[in-house]
Amino acid sequence: MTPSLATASAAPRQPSLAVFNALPAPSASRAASAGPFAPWADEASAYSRDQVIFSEGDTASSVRIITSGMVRILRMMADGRRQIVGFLQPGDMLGLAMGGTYLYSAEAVTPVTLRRLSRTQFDTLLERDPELRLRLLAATATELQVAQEQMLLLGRKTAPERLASFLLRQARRVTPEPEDHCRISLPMTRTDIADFLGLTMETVSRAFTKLKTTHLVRLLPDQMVELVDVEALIDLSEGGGQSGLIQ
Amino acid sequence: MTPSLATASAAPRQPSLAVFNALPAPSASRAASAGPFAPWADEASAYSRDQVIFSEGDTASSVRIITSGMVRILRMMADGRRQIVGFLQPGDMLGLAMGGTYLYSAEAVTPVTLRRLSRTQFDTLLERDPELRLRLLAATATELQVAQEQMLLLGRKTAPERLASFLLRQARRVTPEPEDHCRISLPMTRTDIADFLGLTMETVSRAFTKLKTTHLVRLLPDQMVELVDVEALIDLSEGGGQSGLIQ
DNA sequence: CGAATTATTGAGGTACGTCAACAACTGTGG
DNA sequence: CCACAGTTGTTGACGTACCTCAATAATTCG
Repeated sequence: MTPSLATASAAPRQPSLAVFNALPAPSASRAASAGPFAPWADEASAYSRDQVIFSEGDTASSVRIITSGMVRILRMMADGRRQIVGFLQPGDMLGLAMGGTYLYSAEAVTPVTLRRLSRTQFDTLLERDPELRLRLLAATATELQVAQEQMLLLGRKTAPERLASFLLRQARRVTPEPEDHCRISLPMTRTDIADFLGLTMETVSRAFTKLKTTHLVRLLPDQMVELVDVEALIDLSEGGGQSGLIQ
Repeated sequence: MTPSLATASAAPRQPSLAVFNALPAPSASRAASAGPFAPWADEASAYSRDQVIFSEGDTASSVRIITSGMVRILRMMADGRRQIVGFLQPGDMLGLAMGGTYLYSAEAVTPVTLRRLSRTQFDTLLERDPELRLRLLAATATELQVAQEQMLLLGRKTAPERLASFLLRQARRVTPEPEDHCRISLPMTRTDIADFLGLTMETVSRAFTKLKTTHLVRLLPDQMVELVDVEALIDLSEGGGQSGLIQ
């Protein structure tokens, strides 16, 4: 295999926005700070639900990897309008690739633990390990694809199409090709989903109702959702919603 | 200076979406295929207005650098809905960082010339030059920031806010801090702008009228636009549109 | 200069937003 | 285990920003 970026993009779909799986997660490595591949801090930082991890404008002093829980990264406008640009999960990296200050905020959606790496350590690592640069480049390039997909969603899709796309996206983070009746967990609130999809909470709720009444999904207890008909969801997410059934 | 990505993001703003300025452009280098830094093909490919450079689904066989003209890259839905994810200009790279096939199409907005580099040559280059990996990583990371900015625009901004953001973005590709009465050229059509901003042509036109009547811009012949009041445009683009003037 | 394309403007429709009431959770203490 | 308060989610009624369709005006280009 060549180092081609093709490798990266052909890899697992939708690794997650603004995130990088390229550095080895500490969970896998044995001796925490011994080998060259275990640079992460031993101690995990813990955050509770809705706690701010960092804010837009803070000086970016370290890179973080999520070891448990879910994080949202978001941009805000002065008047409070909020756009969530990604939901991050265990294994995802956070806080990389920005200037001296963060350009977005990160908050815990659920209780979160993460490990840190100082920016200087990270830079040293990058300097020493050209292979790492390649893996990060591949991961970032894949992120960019995901971001473009999200632009299509935000610019051109209807509310039900956005929700279907979102559910599939979440499902594919677990299984690349989700099956009928597969179940996914949505630990974020309707408001979070709305701010990710460029909608309001109410519209998200109505879109859920629509998917329920057309038997594409079922809402289960404990923030679980069952994708009843994956193919229909895919059709819907790609705009095949009403075609053939007009009149 | 360390190789930190901080360097990259602090650099010139808005280099352009899905694009990379990290490889040396052939225009600068002397001996076209002699030195290690002139890997681009000698002969330029030329495309006329609206000509397709490659399409979603084509096998990605080469990387390209634009030497003149403007390119749009876009994603389409089955029913024809179109989202432009970026406008590319001379110096921008194109066709990098995707799987075996392109995930978006590229078309000439104006007559375009570009030079190519086969994927295998590019891979070789990447393999040999770890420094290049770093520059590409930095460029891609910056692209990701721009993409997140665009998500905020598409998810949360009003039509006039989107247009103001777009005009500023284009201006900043020439001058990081544009001055009052600066002029920018908009070679793309209203439809292109609409498909970039997630609007319709008519709404873009009405937003232009609004900016004209409030004396934020002036439309000049030859697709030129004068940014009359940059600060007001910035305010508007950030959502400061109506505040303080209510009632 | 004239045909074709592109942009503007108007009138009316609609998907989504807003505001508000209510219902269903979630978690805690009795 | 249940009561209950606080939160989160759903549903309804209504408003509005943007879309659609259509006519006209301004460009562009042969």
